[in-house]
Amino acid sequence: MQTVLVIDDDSALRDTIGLMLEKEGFRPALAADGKSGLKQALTLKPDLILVDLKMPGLNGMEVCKQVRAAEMKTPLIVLSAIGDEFDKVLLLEIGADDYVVKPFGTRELLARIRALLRRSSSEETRVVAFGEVEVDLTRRVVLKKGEDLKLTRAEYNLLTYFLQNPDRPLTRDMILNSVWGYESFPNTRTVDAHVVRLRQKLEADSNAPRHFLTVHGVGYRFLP
Amino acid sequence: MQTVLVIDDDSALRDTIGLMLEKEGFRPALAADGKSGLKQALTLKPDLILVDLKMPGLNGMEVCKQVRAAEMKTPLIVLSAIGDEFDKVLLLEIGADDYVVKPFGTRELLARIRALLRRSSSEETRVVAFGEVEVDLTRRVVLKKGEDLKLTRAEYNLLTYFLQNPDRPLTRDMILNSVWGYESFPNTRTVDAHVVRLRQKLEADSNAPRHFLTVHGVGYRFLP
DNA sequence: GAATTTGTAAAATTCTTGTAAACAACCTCA
DNA sequence: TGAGGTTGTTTACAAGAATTTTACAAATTC
Repeated sequence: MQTVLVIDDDSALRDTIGLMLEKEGFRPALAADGKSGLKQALTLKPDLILVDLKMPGLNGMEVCKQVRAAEMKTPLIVLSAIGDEFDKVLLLEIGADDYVVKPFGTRELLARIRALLRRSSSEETRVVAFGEVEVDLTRRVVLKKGEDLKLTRAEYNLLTYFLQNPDRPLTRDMILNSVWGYESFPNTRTVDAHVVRLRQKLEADSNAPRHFLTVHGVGYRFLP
Repeated sequence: MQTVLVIDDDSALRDTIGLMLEKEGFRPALAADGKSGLKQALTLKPDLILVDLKMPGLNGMEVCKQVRAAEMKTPLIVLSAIGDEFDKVLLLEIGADDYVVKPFGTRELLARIRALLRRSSSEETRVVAFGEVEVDLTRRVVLKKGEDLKLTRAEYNLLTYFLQNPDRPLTRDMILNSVWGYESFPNTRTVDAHVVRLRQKLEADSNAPRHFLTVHGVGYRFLP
């Protein structure tokens, strides 16, 4: 079942949408303001986000920006009132995928939601799996045996780098350059520390790794 | 981190794409016209090039042609406006890898970029074989009768040196200089020790080597 | 057959890696 | 702001692996 997060300060509208979603087979999650909405977006990792443009505190634009800043690619629809001043282009530029102008029919909204979900899931199935681990690159979620696993930013970045370069030896320097970038110059041993943690979190038996292998004298090799 | 060069005279679009790339973990490089773009393409050696078809001066087609004339295999995507007259076939013939028609969503562009990078990074598998041994230079894997063989760093380096210099006598000093480098000065007998191990691991009968031959008084010769 | 060179196992040494723990930087929430 | 938590980085050291050296037997050359 797909989760849709609704962030809107108008409680009546929020509930209406929530009910509609439920009836249509989605799992709705509701948030009354931008701040708590953002938090839920990051922790809950919904499949789609609906966010009102105009809200006290964190508005829709801000929420959208911050979601994208967290490298989440969750499809996001902005709800805007008819009188709202807003720049469609800017909206899309900061990472919103679509917008709907109030008042809208539930039918229309639903169609948009479905279309967006379809689009963003078919564009690229961005889920890769190895061993007992699944990685959803779009939602930035990592599951082990179906259970949500918390990876830190560095761990996740390292993981995706491994995923992009399977089955070939990667030197610590390659890894540092690609994952950490040229700006920071951490010790090459830093890589080891993170590999250890990836093993502890992702390998069935971290003492006998089957996916994150060391190539003695060279670096590491990821085997899906 | 991968560098993407964006060549477009429309500064707004250029910047939008640049920002998007940055957010998605690429290092963007921007050029406002074909001439400077071409220059950057040649000096910067980006991982991918996005070039607008219609530009004053050097247009996208010209840029593409010249990049290919320089024997660069950098993946290249052409951006074209919806009304632009252009011949898709010709475009691909002169070496473009893909094209996207404006207006396009950042998601779509991104998907194309990723797909293309993935496609072109799959490098030709460089495999050499001799006797019952196969060496995969990209994966750094050595197979004997199809079975994975574990070589240490020194052994592997020595092996690749032999592979690069088949059928000619190599003195121990040449080998030391090329494989060990000028920094370390091990005893020349070290070479012998490693040749022994290569024979043991790679020869069908290490007592009657057929590939790693000794040239008495000189050194060794590799015969594929 | 003497002198030299090579093969080879095993010892000695040096390097690399795994890992925990210390430390630093950075959020976040009151 | 500042206490407390989280994440990232460095360090230290043990364990293990690889490399180099050594010693002596075997082979080769003249």
